[in-house]
Amino acid sequence: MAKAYEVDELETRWQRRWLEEKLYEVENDDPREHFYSLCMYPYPSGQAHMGHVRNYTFGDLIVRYQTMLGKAVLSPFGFDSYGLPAENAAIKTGQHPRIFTDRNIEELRASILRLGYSIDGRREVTSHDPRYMKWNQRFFQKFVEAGLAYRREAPVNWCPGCQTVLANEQVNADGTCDRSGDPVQKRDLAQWFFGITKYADELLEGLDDLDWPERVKAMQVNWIGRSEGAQLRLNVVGHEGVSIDVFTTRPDTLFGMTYAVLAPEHPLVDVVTVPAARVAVESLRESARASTDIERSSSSVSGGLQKRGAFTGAYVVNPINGQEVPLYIADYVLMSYGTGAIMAVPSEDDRDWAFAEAFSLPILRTTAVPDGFEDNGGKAYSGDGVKINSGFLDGMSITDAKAAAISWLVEQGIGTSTVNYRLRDWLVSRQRFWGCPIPMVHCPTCGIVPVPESELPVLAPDDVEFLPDGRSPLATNEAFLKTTCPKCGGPAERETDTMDTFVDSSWYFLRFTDPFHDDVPFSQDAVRAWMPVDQYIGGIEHAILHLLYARFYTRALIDTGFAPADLPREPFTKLFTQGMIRMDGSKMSKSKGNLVAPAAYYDTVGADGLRLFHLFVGPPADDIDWTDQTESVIEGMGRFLTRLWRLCEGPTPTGEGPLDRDDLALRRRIHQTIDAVTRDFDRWSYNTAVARCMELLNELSTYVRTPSAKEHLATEGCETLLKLLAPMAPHVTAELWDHRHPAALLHRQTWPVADPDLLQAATTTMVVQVNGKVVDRCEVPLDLEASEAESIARATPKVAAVFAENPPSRVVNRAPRLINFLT
RNA sequence: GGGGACGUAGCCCAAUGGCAGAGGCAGGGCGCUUAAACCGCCUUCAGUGAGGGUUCGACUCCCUCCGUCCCCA
Repeated sequence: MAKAYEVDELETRWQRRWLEEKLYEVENDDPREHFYSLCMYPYPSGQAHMGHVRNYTFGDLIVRYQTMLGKAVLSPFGFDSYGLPAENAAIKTGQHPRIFTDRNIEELRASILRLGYSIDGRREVTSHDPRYMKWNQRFFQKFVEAGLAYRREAPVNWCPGCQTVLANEQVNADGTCDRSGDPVQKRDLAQWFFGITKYADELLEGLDDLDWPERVKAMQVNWIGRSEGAQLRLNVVGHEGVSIDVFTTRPDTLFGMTYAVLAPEHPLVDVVTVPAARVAVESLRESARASTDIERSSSSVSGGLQKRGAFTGAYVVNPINGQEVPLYIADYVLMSYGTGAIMAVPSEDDRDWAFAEAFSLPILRTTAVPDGFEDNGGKAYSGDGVKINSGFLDGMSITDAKAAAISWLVEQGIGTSTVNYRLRDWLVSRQRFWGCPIPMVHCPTCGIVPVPESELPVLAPDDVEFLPDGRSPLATNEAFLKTTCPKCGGPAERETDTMDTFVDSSWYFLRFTDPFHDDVPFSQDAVRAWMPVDQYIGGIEHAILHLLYARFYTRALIDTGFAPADLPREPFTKLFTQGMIRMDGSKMSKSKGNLVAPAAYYDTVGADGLRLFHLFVGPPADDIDWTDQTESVIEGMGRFLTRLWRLCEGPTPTGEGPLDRDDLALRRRIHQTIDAVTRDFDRWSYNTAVARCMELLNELSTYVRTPSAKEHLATEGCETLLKLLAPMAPHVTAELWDHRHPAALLHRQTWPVADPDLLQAATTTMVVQVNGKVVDRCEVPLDLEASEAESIARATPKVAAVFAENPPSRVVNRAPRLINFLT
């Protein structure tokens, strides 16, 4: 069949119209109930890809649906426009990254609008906009003042390919760079950190009240990694006054400590190592330095554990029994976790056990193992059990023994009850050009001094050269580098590091509420009017970092006075993470080169067809596979839209008179569909919502062909269907509505409400079972009494036959749905 | 190694303790057509990964195993 309409023309025409009508521009003082819907702002990568389509399809549906429910909906959009791809492109082409970035923004904005995404374009925020950077920099300075940002020397992940420091999360599990794939090295550099760990407990507790996917919460809990235990001091034999602090989650196992271990980087290594051990210790330090944390903490023992530890020649005293035990260094102990030193209890820890075996160290169980544990090859045992070999702890449970051990340590003054976190402070320094400059000055006299507020934002110079060695041009640009100290006026140098791009995305949602002012980052009224975000939508890949950082930033901005003190401290009330699009088993992405361009569909099924596909293909949270069959499914969406067009534009039935039985059935169907689609929308079940609309379309199509079909009922059906589909396939429904009501935009209509009286038929089908097997069905009234239901069921021939002689032993009566007779 | 999610027709998926099938894709038949495409109508196709438990009743809740994917090591 020929196309019913010119898809591309129709869609672009409506997109212009919505812009002209300012349909989705919203004022902060709008009297309607407020709703803040937000899709994670994207990195501007040029043309939109299917991942964008999927994300914005859900986002746009919510914006239009909530608007039709009568709310003032804030739907802003922007670009996370700092980042490595632009800088890499600059190195390749010699062009300034801004040119590349601005072009990509234009492309992406245009292709997002082509999807029909409804946004308030006046509120656009881009990370590299000086108006935005200014506040990024001001916040940084305020964080320094408040002790939330600080600079220290730290061993950092260094990617030789990118010539920059990486955050832990940018290092893959195999120790390679997330971006370039190069093996990551360790280096000591002075770096800026944000004190996110100060909020560790609050960030953990805040998760409880959030309407977020459980798995995302679980990931954050995991990431924060709170563990309770004890910190205690181990005195080094022969070194008066020298002691080693260790953290343990198992103070109850202290009697089982048969050796202790320092991380190779531990500052006390040099102090305690005896001359004879020095060579072995140094060589281990070298090899530990060359490996990643992941390799080091991995339980796999490639290369042999003997090569991964060395005896220092020193001994420490086990405080609980006075025993002297050897002190080792080993690469499996990390300086970055706990205190960088452990009490080793091989009987209750797998890695300690393996190490003890490798070095022939004694092993003493302090927890009784279950029967047969050792016969089945069991080694270290970390399960529950009764304490043994543990002096005053003997006979206690692990929980009691932990408490008792801690009390003892506290009494003796050698230990404390402590909480340890896996979460580290956030390393924000990046040795990159294309990021927000850190607004500080290094003065030989005054130290580190903030750039005066009146001089913000500090902008990177434009006349820079990008060299293929990957180094940031900021560090070598004399004009940028040389400055005067704001405090003493003497010669000084600018900080040349830029901020991690996660900083940019940590507060953009606040700026969206009020990007109109330059004297404040956002007005207090504006954030009060819109925050927190009612619905946040994005990819699962941001489950940990972005969301954790944004939660931290919201708190930090409240606590530094930028945001009102009474603002809710959690920025995102509801979170939805949509599934990935996979092709041939791997994620569809630019780097994999398996992108499918949405533009290919604009002449055939259109943005509407593509959007319906994404809604219909399966539950929004699930990953989807782009396969050979996908094209057919998308074509099916086009067929659906064509049928909708034919229904609405086709001949109108002319039947008159009172509604007959079939009419009433259809009417009920219409209202059932309203009810079902509404409930589906509210539970993110868009695939079933589309199916419901297909069903209604099928029934209406049949109905209008029957000779007695009533005009007004057909109209009610069609117009209801158009409203229900308006958030899902906005263009074609807008056009069809416009043909019927030229003066009124479909998307300004109110969402239909189901008439409760019409939802249910007067009768229902009652299932009659014998021993759980269906034997009969009968049509019964909805308000059927239980006793009556049983008599009806007993009267059915099959039941009557079965129970002619022996009555049932039990009757399960769920009138009017079901009766189950048990023999 | 630890944590989590998922497993239903050839395929994508519905069924929120009560008749396993709503919808779509693919396949088949018929109609329309000079013919095909398009379109319309009809239709084939599973007993829910395996095993056990709870229940009058389990795709649904619990346990074990298998498989796939994700997060953390």
